[in-house]
Order: sequence, then structure tokens, then C-alpha cells
Amino acid sequence: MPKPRFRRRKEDRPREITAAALGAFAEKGYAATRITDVAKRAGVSKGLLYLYFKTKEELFKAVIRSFVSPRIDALKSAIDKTELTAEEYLRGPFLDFAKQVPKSPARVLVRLMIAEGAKHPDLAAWYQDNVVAHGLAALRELIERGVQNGEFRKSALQEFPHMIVAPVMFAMVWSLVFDPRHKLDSDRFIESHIGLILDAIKLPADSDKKGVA
Amino acid sequence: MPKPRFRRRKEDRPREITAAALGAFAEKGYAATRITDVAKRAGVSKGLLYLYFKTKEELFKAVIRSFVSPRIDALKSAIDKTELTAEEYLRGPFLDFAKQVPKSPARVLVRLMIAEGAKHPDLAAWYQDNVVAHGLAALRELIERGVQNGEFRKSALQEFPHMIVAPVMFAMVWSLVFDPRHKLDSDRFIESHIGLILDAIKLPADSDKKGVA
DNA sequence: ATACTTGCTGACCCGAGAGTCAGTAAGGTG
DNA sequence: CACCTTACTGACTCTCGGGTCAGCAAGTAT
Repeated sequence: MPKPRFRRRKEDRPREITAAALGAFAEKGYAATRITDVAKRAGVSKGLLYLYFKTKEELFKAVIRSFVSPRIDALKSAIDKTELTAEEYLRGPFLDFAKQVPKSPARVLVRLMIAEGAKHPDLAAWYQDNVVAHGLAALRELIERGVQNGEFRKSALQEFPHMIVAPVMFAMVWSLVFDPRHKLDSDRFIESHIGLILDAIKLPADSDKKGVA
Repeated sequence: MPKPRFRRRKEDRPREITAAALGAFAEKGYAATRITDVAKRAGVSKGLLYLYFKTKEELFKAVIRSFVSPRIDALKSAIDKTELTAEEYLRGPFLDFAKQVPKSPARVLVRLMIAEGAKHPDLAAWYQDNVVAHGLAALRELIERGVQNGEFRKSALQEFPHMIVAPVMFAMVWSLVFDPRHKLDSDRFIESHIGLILDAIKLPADSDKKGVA
């Protein structure tokens, strides 16, 4: 008996296809990616792809949606549950998370959003509501907690938790454009940047008033 | 006498064409822009366009090159010439400059670089050498001057002047993706961010050391 | 086994757009 | 003026890739 030409795996196909598409889009960008390439990567025929996704654009949206959500939700619940002080959390778990973002494969999604976002307003809106807003809300809450605790003074950071994210974004964009020709030590960059911001808003601890030098 | 079908203007054509192309690329992105659209915008035939630029890709590179350089050079020489202290300069002229970047038409060039940069390594290298490196060098020099003056303490900002640029980048990306649905008050964001960083590195003024050489 | 459903294939279709080139006319030169 | 150079035009070609669909075969029911 010859090996079967294919197997019927209705359940797995969408995942396989979006995963393949992520890889292809990452390498070439949306417009330059050929549907055929995606199909090949997924080990599937072009026709099947159109069975699961109506058009190339639908596929694109599905890719973004399926790969982004999980991470942010994890971040948010981690912040809600932690017992650490705001500063400890920012210098510890959050920093670890922030450092690995610019290195992760997910960074290419950011390129896709920047490049294509304006052309897909519904996708941008979804991204804003489901990713950006959640992430910023979690950060804002954490900072607010710090202010209530007396760890931090009042500052613009309460209004703009974006500042914590800006260096991560910067490092990501840098690596997307200049890697591997010009490296930025993103770990140290992000750590220093967040460190400086915290220095600026930190109140001296009550017990020993050593002052910040 | 019927009006002539066209005029011969060899000198002006390249400028006219790159300007038209910038507009088209800005609206649609590189891949989605049709050469014919560019030609129409420039009030010129498709054939002429190929007389001045060998391919669409050449045109793209020419666009980036011709619109970016001037600004950075202006910034650098302004920093070299100023009589202001580092902090005054950063909170004054530099801040004004930084605030208008995310609003200027030039921001679309950033989108183009992020979206297409990796596919054109020679262009990315040129951009790095002629734009990014110059800008960062100027900033680093300014900060170094502040440290020598006793305005600033030593800090990671000397190694990473990028930090000053990160909020500008962030505001730009935000506006590229989310405008006009979700506005970020980029002026106040950038001002607050740079303000916090300066707060973190500022040394208390030394009353007898007020002047600058 | 036979009949049936449906996940899957890949040759084909067709519109779109990058790049070409033979021809046209603006403007200069004598 | 006649003649030449060359900036400029736009119809054409040819490739490429998104999307279709008639048919095939893997699994299922009887």
C-alpha cells in the first residue's frame, strides 16, 4: 500500500496554516508573501488554504489575532497576583519579560502591525482594544499601587505608563531594521532606561533616609 | 497655438518624481504603490520615470535618501553652535524639534524604513551611517558636555543617548498605527518622558558654577 | 464490499502591474 | 528656415500571483 497522499485533519489545519503564515510574513512581509509559499510551508495545497481562509487578508488578520493575545493576558494576571512591591516587580519579572520581547519571534508581528496596520483599521482597532489597552492598564495599575504605597512620587508616569514600554519598542524597531549589521545591547538598554525612570520617581524609603545619589 | 503637450525640464524632474513618490509610498506603502500612480502624481509619463530611475526599488531608495539627510544635519550643527546648557537645550530647542517629528510628514519615512528596511540592507546601512549615527553622536556629545559641566551625574545616558529618542519613536509608531482612532498626546508624552530622564540624572545646581564656557 | 460525505488537490484562469521601445515633439544650433 | 538632439510619451508585452473549481481520495456508514 502506497503512503497516502494526505491525511484529513480538519482540527489541526488552521493552526498549522497560521503558523506557516507567520513564518512567511515574518520573512517577506505581507505583500511580498505568496500564498503558495504559505501552503508549501504548511505542507498543504493552495486550495485547502482557501477552504479555511477566504482571502489572503483574512489569513493575515487571523495570524495576528492568534499569536498576540496569550502573552498580554499572562502579563496582566501576573501583575494582579504578585506580592512584590511595584519597584521590585518592575525591576524583576517585568524587566525579564521586557528584555525577551525584542528577541522573540513575535517581534515581527510588530513590524507587520506598523507596516500594514493603517491599511486594516479593524485589525488596528482590535489590536488596540485587546492588546495595547490591556497591557497599559495593567502597568498603570501597578504604578498607581506604587504611588499609594509611598514607593513612588506622583508623576506623569501615572498618565503615561507608555514610558515603560517605549524603550522596549525602540529596541524592537532597532533590531528589526538594523540587525545584524548594528547591534544594540537591548538588555542593558532596557534595564538602564527603566532604571532611570524609576530613579526619577522613587521616594526615599522611610526607615533609612540615605537619599538617592 | 495649442498648448504644448509637455515641457522639457531635465533639472527638475528627479525632485518632482521623488516628491510624488514620497506621497504615494506614504499613502499606500511600497508594494501597494503603482508606478503609474507615481507618474500621474508627478504629471509625467511612466516611461519618463524609468528614464530617471532604473527600477521601482531604485526610486524607493532615492526617496528615502533625498528627504532624510537635511534634517539631521541641521540638528547636529544646531547642537554644535548653541550657547545653552545641555539641560536648557534639551528642554528647549531639542524638545521643540522632537515634538514636531511625530506630526511631520516625514514620519511615514519611518514606517517605510521599518517595513522595508530589512529587505534593502544597503539602504538600512546608509540610513544608519548617515542619519542615525549622526543624530546619536550629536546627542551623546551634548550629554557629555552636561556631565563635564557638572549639570548631570554620570549615567547610562552617556552610553545610550537612544533613551532621549525612544519616546519620540514610540509616539511616531503609535500615531502611524492608531491615529486617528486613538490619539496619544505626543507633545505632553515626549515632554514628560524627557523631563523624567533629566530629573533622574540632574545634579543640584552649584551656585558658583552657573556659566558655560 | 458499496455507497456516500467531505477534506483536500493542483491545473487553470485572468487581472494587474513592472518594465520596454518605437515614435513624437520641444527646444537648441547653424 | 531646416536640421539635429534628446526629453518625453503611452501602447504594448510578459510575468506573476490571487483566487477558482472539477475531480480525487480518505474516512464513515450501511
